[in-house]
Amino acid sequence: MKKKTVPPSLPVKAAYHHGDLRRSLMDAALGLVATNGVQGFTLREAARAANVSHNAPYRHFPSRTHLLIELAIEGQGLLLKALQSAVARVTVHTERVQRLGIAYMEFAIAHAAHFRVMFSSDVARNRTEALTAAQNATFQFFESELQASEEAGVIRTGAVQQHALVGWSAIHGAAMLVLDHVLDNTAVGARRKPREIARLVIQSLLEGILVR
Amino acid sequence: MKKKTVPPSLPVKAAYHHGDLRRSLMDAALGLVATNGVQGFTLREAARAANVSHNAPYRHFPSRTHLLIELAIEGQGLLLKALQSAVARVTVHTERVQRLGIAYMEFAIAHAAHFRVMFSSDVARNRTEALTAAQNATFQFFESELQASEEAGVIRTGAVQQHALVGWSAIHGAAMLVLDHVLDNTAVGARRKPREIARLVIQSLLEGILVR
DNA sequence: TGTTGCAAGTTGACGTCGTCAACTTTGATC
DNA sequence: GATCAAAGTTGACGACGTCAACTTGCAACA
Repeated sequence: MKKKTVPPSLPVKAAYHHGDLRRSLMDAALGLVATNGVQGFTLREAARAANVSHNAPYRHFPSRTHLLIELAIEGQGLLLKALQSAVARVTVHTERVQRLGIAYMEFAIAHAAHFRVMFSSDVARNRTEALTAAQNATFQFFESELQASEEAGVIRTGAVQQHALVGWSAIHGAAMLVLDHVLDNTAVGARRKPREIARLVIQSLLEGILVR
Repeated sequence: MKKKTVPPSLPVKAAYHHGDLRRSLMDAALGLVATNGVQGFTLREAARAANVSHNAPYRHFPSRTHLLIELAIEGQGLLLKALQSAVARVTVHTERVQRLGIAYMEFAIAHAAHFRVMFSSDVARNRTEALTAAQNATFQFFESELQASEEAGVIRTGAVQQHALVGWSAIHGAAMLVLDHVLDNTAVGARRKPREIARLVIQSLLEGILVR
Protein backbone atom coordinates (compact mmCIF):
# COMPACT_ATOMS: atom_id res chain seq x y z
CA MET A 1 0.00 0.00 0.00
CA LYS A 2 2.77 2.39 0.84
CA LYS A 3 6.22 2.94 -0.55
CA LYS A 4 8.07 -0.35 -0.50
CA THR A 5 11.46 0.34 -2.00
CA VAL A 6 12.57 3.35 -0.10
CA PRO A 7 13.99 6.00 -2.47
CA PRO A 8 17.71 6.26 -1.75
CA SER A 9 17.33 7.23 1.89
CA LEU A 10 16.64 10.92 1.88
CA PRO A 11 17.64 12.38 5.20
CA VAL A 12 14.05 13.20 6.14
CA LYS A 13 11.07 10.88 6.51
CA ALA A 14 13.40 7.94 6.31
CA ALA A 15 12.11 4.44 6.71
CA TYR A 16 8.89 2.55 6.77
CA HIS A 17 9.24 2.51 10.51
CA HIS A 18 8.94 6.24 10.29
CA GLY A 19 12.49 7.11 11.28
CA ASP A 20 11.93 8.96 14.51
CA LEU A 21 8.32 8.86 15.53
CA ARG A 22 9.13 9.86 19.07
CA ARG A 23 10.58 13.18 17.93
CA SER A 24 7.77 13.75 15.45
CA LEU A 25 5.17 13.24 18.14
CA MET A 26 6.87 15.64 20.49
CA ASP A 27 7.08 18.25 17.76
CA ALA A 28 3.46 17.75 16.85
CA ALA A 29 2.55 18.06 20.50
CA LEU A 30 4.43 21.35 20.75
CA GLY A 31 2.52 22.68 17.79
CA LEU A 32 -0.79 21.64 19.26
CA VAL A 33 0.04 23.15 22.62
CA ALA A 34 1.06 26.38 20.94
CA THR A 35 -2.29 26.72 19.21
CA ASN A 36 -4.72 24.93 21.51
CA GLY A 37 -3.07 25.05 24.92
CA VAL A 38 -1.89 22.12 26.99
CA GLN A 39 -5.32 20.70 27.62
CA GLY A 40 -6.12 21.07 23.91
CA PHE A 41 -3.33 18.70 22.99
CA THR A 42 -4.47 15.28 21.98
CA LEU A 43 -2.53 12.08 21.52
CA ARG A 44 -4.67 11.09 18.58
CA GLU A 45 -4.20 14.39 16.81
CA ALA A 46 -0.44 14.22 17.32
CA ALA A 47 -0.55 10.74 15.83
CA ARG A 48 -2.51 12.01 12.83
CA ALA A 49 0.01 14.81 12.33
CA ALA A 50 2.74 12.17 12.23
CA ASN A 51 0.78 9.94 9.84
CA VAL A 52 0.57 7.00 12.16
CA SER A 53 -2.30 5.17 13.77
CA HIS A 54 -3.89 6.44 16.96
CA ASN A 55 -2.09 3.84 19.03
CA ALA A 56 1.41 4.19 17.65
CA PRO A 57 2.36 6.78 20.31
CA TYR A 58 2.04 4.08 22.97
CA ARG A 59 5.19 2.45 21.58
CA HIS A 60 7.10 5.54 22.74
CA PHE A 61 5.17 6.98 25.68
CA PRO A 62 3.20 5.08 28.31
CA SER A 63 0.53 7.78 28.38
CA ARG A 64 -0.42 11.23 27.20
CA THR A 65 0.85 12.70 30.46
CA HIS A 66 4.23 11.04 30.05
CA LEU A 67 4.68 12.65 26.66
CA LEU A 68 4.05 16.00 28.31
CA ILE A 69 6.54 15.15 31.04
CA GLU A 70 9.20 14.40 28.42
CA LEU A 71 8.49 17.77 26.84
CA ALA A 72 8.80 19.44 30.24
CA ILE A 73 12.17 17.84 30.87
CA GLU A 74 13.36 18.84 27.43
CA GLY A 75 12.14 22.38 28.06
CA GLN A 76 14.00 22.62 31.36
CA GLY A 77 17.18 21.65 29.56
CA LEU A 78 16.61 24.26 26.89
CA LEU A 79 15.86 26.90 29.52
CA LEU A 80 19.03 26.15 31.45
CA LYS A 81 21.05 26.32 28.25
CA ALA A 82 19.43 29.64 27.33
CA LEU A 83 20.21 31.10 30.74
CA GLN A 84 23.79 29.95 30.62
CA SER A 85 24.49 31.37 27.20
CA ALA A 86 22.76 34.63 28.12
CA VAL A 87 25.47 35.42 30.65
CA ALA A 88 28.44 33.86 28.94
CA ARG A 89 31.21 36.43 28.57
CA VAL A 90 29.37 38.91 30.81
CA THR A 91 31.51 39.87 33.78
CA VAL A 92 29.61 42.62 35.62
CA HIS A 93 27.49 40.83 38.18
CA THR A 94 24.45 43.08 38.16
CA GLU A 95 24.51 42.91 34.41
CA ARG A 96 24.53 39.14 34.60
CA VAL A 97 21.52 39.09 36.90
CA GLN A 98 19.67 41.49 34.63
CA ARG A 99 20.38 39.31 31.61
CA LEU A 100 19.26 36.19 33.41
CA GLY A 101 15.88 37.72 34.08
CA ILE A 102 15.46 38.91 30.54
CA ALA A 103 16.55 35.55 29.17
CA TYR A 104 14.01 33.79 31.37
CA MET A 105 11.21 36.01 30.14
CA GLU A 106 12.24 35.70 26.53
CA PHE A 107 12.44 31.95 26.80
CA ALA A 108 8.89 31.89 28.12
CA ILE A 109 7.76 33.87 25.08
CA ALA A 110 9.89 32.25 22.41
CA HIS A 111 9.30 28.71 23.69
CA ALA A 112 5.80 29.32 24.97
CA ALA A 113 4.68 25.77 24.25
CA HIS A 114 7.56 24.24 26.18
CA PHE A 115 7.11 26.75 28.98
CA ARG A 116 3.39 26.13 29.35
CA VAL A 117 3.97 22.39 29.50
CA MET A 118 6.81 22.80 32.00
CA PHE A 119 4.51 24.54 34.44
CA SER A 120 1.19 22.95 33.60
CA SER A 121 -0.58 21.56 36.62
CA ASP A 122 -1.08 18.28 34.82
CA VAL A 123 2.67 17.78 34.62
CA ALA A 124 3.27 19.15 38.11
CA ARG A 125 0.76 16.69 39.49
CA ASN A 126 2.56 13.72 37.95
CA ARG A 127 6.12 14.90 38.23
CA THR A 128 8.86 12.32 37.92
CA GLU A 129 12.28 12.31 39.53
CA ALA A 130 13.88 13.24 36.25
CA LEU A 131 11.72 16.33 35.96
CA THR A 132 12.40 17.33 39.54
CA ALA A 133 16.11 16.96 38.91
CA ALA A 134 15.90 19.13 35.81
CA GLN A 135 14.02 21.84 37.71
CA ASN A 136 16.50 21.74 40.57
CA ALA A 137 19.37 22.17 38.14
CA THR A 138 17.88 25.44 36.95
CA PHE A 139 17.34 26.71 40.48
CA GLN A 140 20.84 25.74 41.49
CA PHE A 141 22.13 27.74 38.57
CA PHE A 142 20.31 30.76 39.95
CA GLU A 143 21.80 30.11 43.36
CA SER A 144 25.34 29.73 42.09
CA GLU A 145 24.95 32.95 40.15
CA LEU A 146 23.92 34.89 43.26
CA GLN A 147 26.61 33.12 45.27
CA ALA A 148 29.19 34.52 42.88
CA SER A 149 27.65 37.99 43.20
CA GLU A 150 27.82 37.77 46.94
CA GLU A 151 31.44 36.70 46.92
CA ALA A 152 32.18 39.62 44.65
CA GLY A 153 30.67 41.89 47.26
CA VAL A 154 27.92 43.11 44.99
CA ILE A 155 24.90 41.88 46.85
CA ARG A 156 24.03 41.66 50.50
CA THR A 157 25.59 38.72 52.27
CA GLY A 158 24.10 35.79 54.05
CA ALA A 159 20.89 35.34 52.13
CA VAL A 160 21.85 33.83 48.80
CA GLN A 161 19.18 31.19 48.82
CA GLN A 162 16.56 33.68 49.85
CA HIS A 163 17.53 36.02 47.05
CA ALA A 164 17.53 33.20 44.54
CA LEU A 165 14.05 32.30 45.69
CA VAL A 166 12.63 35.78 45.36
CA GLY A 167 14.41 36.32 42.07
CA TRP A 168 13.05 33.16 40.55
CA SER A 169 9.60 33.80 41.96
CA ALA A 170 9.45 37.31 40.60
CA ILE A 171 10.62 36.62 37.09
CA HIS A 172 8.64 33.40 36.91
CA GLY A 173 5.49 35.12 38.13
CA ALA A 174 5.96 37.95 35.67
CA ALA A 175 6.43 35.47 32.84
CA MET A 176 3.26 33.62 33.81
CA LEU A 177 1.25 36.83 34.00
CA VAL A 178 2.58 38.00 30.65
CA LEU A 179 1.96 34.65 29.00
CA ASP A 180 -1.63 34.56 30.21
CA HIS A 181 -2.19 38.19 29.18
CA VAL A 182 -3.16 39.11 32.70
CA LEU A 183 -1.12 42.30 32.46
CA ASP A 184 -2.59 43.38 29.14
CA ASN A 185 -5.19 45.59 30.76
CA THR A 186 -3.02 47.09 33.47
CA ALA A 187 -1.42 50.48 33.11
CA VAL A 188 2.07 49.15 33.63
CA GLY A 189 1.82 46.08 31.43
CA ALA A 190 -0.35 47.24 28.57
CA ARG A 191 2.16 48.92 26.30
CA ARG A 192 5.38 47.31 27.38
CA LYS A 193 7.21 44.49 25.66
CA PRO A 194 7.97 41.41 27.76
CA ARG A 195 11.62 42.30 27.77
CA GLU A 196 10.91 45.68 29.33
CA ILE A 197 8.73 44.09 31.96
CA ALA A 198 11.52 41.71 32.84
CA ARG A 199 13.91 44.61 33.10
CA LEU A 200 11.59 46.47 35.45
CA VAL A 201 11.18 43.42 37.65
CA ILE A 202 14.90 42.76 37.97
CA GLN A 203 15.62 46.41 38.57
CA SER A 204 13.15 46.60 41.45
CA LEU A 205 14.57 43.40 42.84
CA LEU A 206 18.11 44.65 42.82
CA GLU A 207 17.42 48.09 44.24
CA GLY A 208 14.51 47.35 46.51
CA ILE A 209 11.47 49.45 47.10
CA LEU A 210 12.11 51.23 50.35
CA VAL A 211 13.57 54.68 50.57
CA ARG A 212 17.20 54.58 51.50
CA MET B 1 -41.26 9.03 41.27
CA LYS B 2 -39.77 11.54 43.58
CA LYS B 3 -41.19 13.57 46.43
CA LYS B 4 -44.29 15.33 45.23
CA THR B 5 -45.63 17.26 48.18
CA VAL B 6 -42.64 19.17 49.34
CA PRO B 7 -42.20 18.86 53.13
CA PRO B 8 -42.76 22.31 54.62
CA SER B 9 -39.88 23.99 52.81
CA LEU B 10 -36.82 23.17 54.83
CA PRO B 11 -34.16 25.75 54.18
CA VAL B 12 -31.76 23.28 52.57
CA LYS B 13 -32.34 21.02 49.55
CA ALA B 14 -35.53 22.88 48.96
CA ALA B 15 -37.65 22.12 45.97
CA TYR B 16 -38.07 19.57 43.30
CA HIS B 17 -36.19 21.96 41.10
CA HIS B 18 -33.21 21.32 43.32
CA GLY B 19 -33.09 24.67 45.05
CA ASP B 20 -29.77 26.02 43.87
CA LEU B 21 -28.18 23.71 41.37
CA ARG B 22 -25.86 26.40 40.15
CA ARG B 23 -24.22 26.71 43.57
CA SER B 24 -24.13 22.95 44.06
CA LEU B 25 -22.36 22.48 40.74
CA MET B 26 -19.77 25.11 41.54
CA ASP B 27 -19.12 23.54 44.94
CA ALA B 28 -18.84 20.10 43.40
CA ALA B 29 -16.45 21.52 40.82
CA LEU B 30 -14.28 23.01 43.55
CA GLY B 31 -14.10 19.64 45.25
CA LEU B 32 -13.15 17.89 42.04
CA VAL B 33 -10.49 20.48 41.24
CA ALA B 34 -9.07 20.14 44.72
CA THR B 35 -8.59 16.40 44.36
CA ASN B 36 -8.12 15.90 40.61
CA GLY B 37 -6.82 19.21 39.34
CA VAL B 38 -8.51 21.55 36.90
CA GLN B 39 -8.26 19.23 33.95
CA GLY B 40 -9.56 16.38 36.08
CA PHE B 41 -12.81 18.21 36.68
CA THR B 42 -15.72 16.85 34.71
CA LEU B 43 -19.14 18.32 34.10
CA ARG B 44 -20.74 14.91 34.29
CA GLU B 45 -19.11 14.08 37.60
CA ALA B 46 -20.20 17.41 39.05
CA ALA B 47 -23.72 16.63 37.87
CA ARG B 48 -23.58 13.22 39.54
CA ALA B 49 -22.38 14.82 42.77
CA ALA B 50 -25.43 17.10 42.64
CA ASN B 51 -27.80 14.22 41.84
CA VAL B 52 -28.94 15.57 38.52
CA SER B 53 -28.66 14.29 35.00
CA HIS B 54 -25.53 14.83 32.95
CA ASN B 55 -27.15 17.64 30.99
CA ALA B 56 -28.68 19.63 33.83
CA PRO B 57 -25.55 21.82 34.14
CA TYR B 58 -26.27 23.29 30.72
CA ARG B 59 -29.30 25.08 32.19
CA HIS B 60 -26.84 27.15 34.25
CA PHE B 61 -23.58 27.26 32.31
CA PRO B 62 -23.15 27.33 28.53
CA SER B 63 -20.11 25.07 28.75
CA ARG B 64 -17.62 23.42 31.06
CA THR B 65 -15.20 26.29 30.50
CA HIS B 66 -17.82 28.86 31.48
CA LEU B 67 -18.37 27.13 34.80
CA LEU B 68 -14.64 27.42 35.41
CA ILE B 69 -14.74 31.09 34.45
CA GLU B 70 -17.50 31.72 36.97
CA LEU B 71 -15.36 30.04 39.62
CA ALA B 72 -12.42 32.21 38.62
CA ILE B 73 -14.45 35.39 38.96
CA GLU B 74 -15.75 34.25 42.32
CA GLY B 75 -12.19 33.46 43.40
CA GLN B 76 -10.94 36.90 42.40
CA GLY B 77 -13.61 38.45 44.56
CA LEU B 78 -12.68 36.27 47.50
CA LEU B 79 -9.01 37.09 47.02
CA LEU B 80 -9.65 40.81 46.94
CA LYS B 81 -11.74 40.57 50.08
CA ALA B 82 -9.02 38.54 51.82
CA LEU B 83 -6.38 41.10 50.92
CA GLN B 84 -8.50 43.98 52.11
CA SER B 85 -9.31 42.44 55.44
CA ALA B 86 -5.67 41.44 55.92
CA VAL B 87 -4.62 45.06 56.13
CA ALA B 88 -7.66 46.53 57.80
CA ARG B 89 -6.67 48.43 60.93
CA VAL B 90 -2.96 48.13 60.08
CA THR B 91 -1.37 51.54 59.83
CA VAL B 92 2.36 50.95 59.35
CA HIS B 93 2.88 50.86 55.61
CA THR B 94 5.65 48.31 55.44
CA GLU B 95 3.61 46.13 57.73
CA ARG B 96 0.65 46.45 55.38
CA VAL B 97 2.72 45.38 52.39
CA GLN B 98 4.11 42.44 54.31
CA ARG B 99 0.62 41.35 55.30
CA LEU B 100 -0.64 41.65 51.76
CA GLY B 101 1.99 39.26 50.52
CA ILE B 102 1.31 36.77 53.27
CA ALA B 103 -2.44 37.00 52.69
CA TYR B 104 -1.94 36.34 48.98
CA MET B 105 0.11 33.25 49.66
CA GLU B 106 -2.27 31.98 52.30
CA PHE B 107 -5.22 32.49 50.01
CA ALA B 108 -3.48 30.41 47.35
CA ILE B 109 -3.05 27.60 49.88
CA ALA B 110 -6.38 27.82 51.69
CA HIS B 111 -8.39 28.27 48.50
CA ALA B 112 -6.16 26.18 46.28
CA ALA B 113 -9.03 25.04 44.09
CA HIS B 114 -10.20 28.58 43.41
CA PHE B 115 -6.63 29.73 42.89
CA ARG B 116 -5.77 27.00 40.42
CA VAL B 117 -8.88 27.74 38.42
CA MET B 118 -8.20 31.47 38.50
CA PHE B 119 -4.84 30.97 36.82
CA SER B 120 -5.49 27.88 34.75
CA SER B 121 -4.52 28.33 31.14
CA ASP B 122 -7.91 27.02 30.09
CA VAL B 123 -9.60 29.95 31.79
CA ALA B 124 -6.96 32.44 30.70
CA ARG B 125 -7.45 31.36 27.11
CA ASN B 126 -11.17 32.04 27.22
CA ARG B 127 -11.20 35.03 29.54
CA THR B 128 -14.30 37.16 29.57
CA GLU B 129 -14.60 40.86 30.27
CA ALA B 130 -16.01 40.17 33.71
CA LEU B 131 -12.97 38.10 34.63
CA THR B 132 -10.59 40.71 33.30
CA ALA B 133 -12.38 43.35 35.34
CA ALA B 134 -12.12 41.23 38.48
CA GLN B 135 -8.39 40.71 37.93
CA ASN B 136 -7.82 44.40 37.32
CA ALA B 137 -9.61 45.26 40.53
CA THR B 138 -7.10 43.19 42.47
CA PHE B 139 -4.14 44.76 40.72
CA GLN B 140 -5.52 48.24 41.27
CA PHE B 141 -5.77 47.47 44.94
CA PHE B 142 -2.07 46.65 44.95
CA GLU B 143 -1.35 49.89 43.16
CA SER B 144 -3.43 52.02 45.52
CA GLU B 145 -1.67 50.40 48.44
CA LEU B 146 1.76 51.30 47.12
CA GLN B 147 0.51 54.74 46.15
CA ALA B 148 -0.38 55.34 49.78
CA SER B 149 3.04 54.11 50.85
CA GLU B 150 4.70 56.47 48.44
CA GLU B 151 2.69 59.43 49.65
CA ALA B 152 3.67 58.52 53.18
CA GLY B 153 7.29 58.73 52.11
CA VAL B 154 8.00 55.12 52.89
CA ILE B 155 8.90 53.85 49.45
CA ARG B 156 10.84 55.32 46.59
CA THR B 157 8.86 57.77 44.51
CA GLY B 158 7.83 57.75 40.90
CA ALA B 159 7.54 54.06 40.26
CA VAL B 160 4.36 52.95 41.93
CA GLN B 161 3.08 50.94 39.00
CA GLN B 162 6.44 49.31 38.54
CA HIS B 163 6.62 48.33 42.17
CA ALA B 164 3.09 46.99 42.09
CA LEU B 165 4.04 44.91 39.08
CA VAL B 166 7.13 43.40 40.63
CA GLY B 167 5.34 42.85 43.92
CA TRP B 168 2.47 41.03 42.34
CA SER B 169 4.77 39.04 40.09
CA ALA B 170 6.97 37.95 42.96
CA ILE B 171 4.28 36.85 45.35
CA HIS B 172 2.24 35.31 42.57
CA GLY B 173 5.22 33.41 41.23
CA ALA B 174 6.11 32.20 44.70
CA ALA B 175 2.55 31.03 45.26
CA MET B 176 2.54 29.14 41.96
CA LEU B 177 5.86 27.48 42.73
CA VAL B 178 4.71 26.51 46.21
CA LEU B 179 1.38 25.21 44.96
CA ASP B 180 3.05 23.03 42.35
CA HIS B 181 5.63 21.78 44.86
CA VAL B 182 8.44 23.05 42.69
CA LEU B 183 10.24 24.37 45.75
CA ASP B 184 9.91 21.18 47.75
CA ASN B 185 13.32 19.92 46.73
CA THR B 186 15.21 23.18 47.01
CA ALA B 187 17.24 24.10 50.03
CA VAL B 188 15.34 27.28 50.67
CA GLY B 189 11.85 25.94 50.11
CA ALA B 190 12.03 22.44 51.50
CA ARG B 191 11.43 23.04 55.18
CA ARG B 192 9.65 26.37 55.18
CA LYS B 193 5.97 26.96 55.52
CA PRO B 194 4.30 28.94 52.74
CA ARG B 195 3.87 31.88 55.10
CA GLU B 196 7.59 32.04 55.76
CA ILE B 197 8.33 31.91 52.06
CA ALA B 198 5.95 34.80 51.49
CA ARG B 199 7.68 36.73 54.24
CA LEU B 200 11.09 36.16 52.68
CA VAL B 201 9.86 37.27 49.30
CA ILE B 202 8.32 40.49 50.56
CA GLN B 203 11.32 41.25 52.70
CA SER B 204 13.71 40.95 49.78
CA LEU B 205 11.38 43.07 47.70
CA LEU B 206 11.27 45.85 50.22
CA GLU B 207 14.96 45.95 51.01
CA GLY B 208 16.42 45.00 47.70
CA ILE B 209 19.36 42.78 47.04
CA LEU B 210 22.24 45.13 46.35
CA VAL B 211 24.68 46.25 48.98
CA ARG B 212 23.93 49.72 50.18
C1' DT C 1 -59.98 28.22 38.42
C1' DG C 2 -58.07 26.68 34.23
C1' DT C 3 -54.82 27.57 30.57
C1' DT C 4 -50.65 28.81 28.88
C1' DG C 5 -45.82 29.55 28.69
C1' DC C 6 -41.31 29.41 30.15
C1' DA C 7 -37.47 27.82 33.01
C1' DA C 8 -35.40 23.63 34.78
C1' DG C 9 -34.36 18.97 34.25
C1' DT C 10 -34.20 14.47 31.49
C1' DT C 11 -33.27 11.17 27.79
C1' DG C 12 -30.84 9.73 24.03
C1' DA C 13 -27.59 10.34 20.57
C1' DC C 14 -23.07 11.75 18.20
C1' DG C 15 -18.25 12.26 17.64
C1' DT C 16 -13.87 12.34 20.12
C1' DC C 17 -10.83 11.05 23.46
C1' DG C 18 -7.33 7.85 26.31
C1' DT C 19 -6.32 3.34 26.86
C1' DC C 20 -6.29 -1.90 26.52
C1' DA C 21 -5.76 -6.28 24.00
C1' DA C 22 -4.62 -8.84 20.10
C1' DC C 23 -2.74 -8.83 15.74
C1' DT C 24 0.76 -7.83 11.79
C1' DT C 25 4.87 -5.95 9.85
C1' DT C 26 9.74 -4.90 9.87
C1' DG C 27 14.57 -5.29 10.38
C1' DA C 28 18.38 -7.05 12.85
C1' DT C 29 20.79 -11.18 14.72
C1' DC C 30 22.59 -15.75 14.76
C1' DG D 1 17.24 -18.30 6.01
C1' DA D 2 14.78 -18.78 10.66
C1' DT D 3 13.82 -16.23 14.80
C1' DC D 4 12.26 -12.70 17.65
C1' DA D 5 11.56 -8.37 19.76
C1' DA D 6 10.41 -3.71 18.57
C1' DA D 7 7.28 -0.80 16.02
C1' DG D 8 2.90 -0.07 14.12
C1' DT D 9 -2.15 -1.36 13.26
C1' DT D 10 -6.98 -2.66 14.11
C1' DG D 11 -10.80 -2.84 16.89
C1' DA D 12 -13.03 -2.27 21.05
C1' DC D 13 -14.50 -0.06 25.63
C1' DG D 14 -16.05 3.39 28.71
C1' DA D 15 -16.05 8.34 29.64
C1' DC D 16 -16.42 12.80 28.14
C1' DG D 17 -18.60 17.48 26.13
C1' DT D 18 -22.25 18.87 23.65
C1' DC D 19 -26.61 18.98 20.76
C1' DA D 20 -31.58 18.17 20.01
C1' DA D 21 -35.94 16.85 21.50
C1' DC D 22 -38.72 15.77 25.17
C1' DT D 23 -41.00 16.22 29.98
C1' DT D 24 -41.92 18.36 34.40
C1' DG D 25 -43.10 21.96 37.50
C1' DC D 26 -44.28 26.68 38.71
C1' DA D 27 -46.29 31.05 38.07
C1' DA D 28 -48.80 34.51 35.70
C1' DC D 29 -52.87 35.72 33.71
C1' DA D 30 -57.66 34.97 31.70
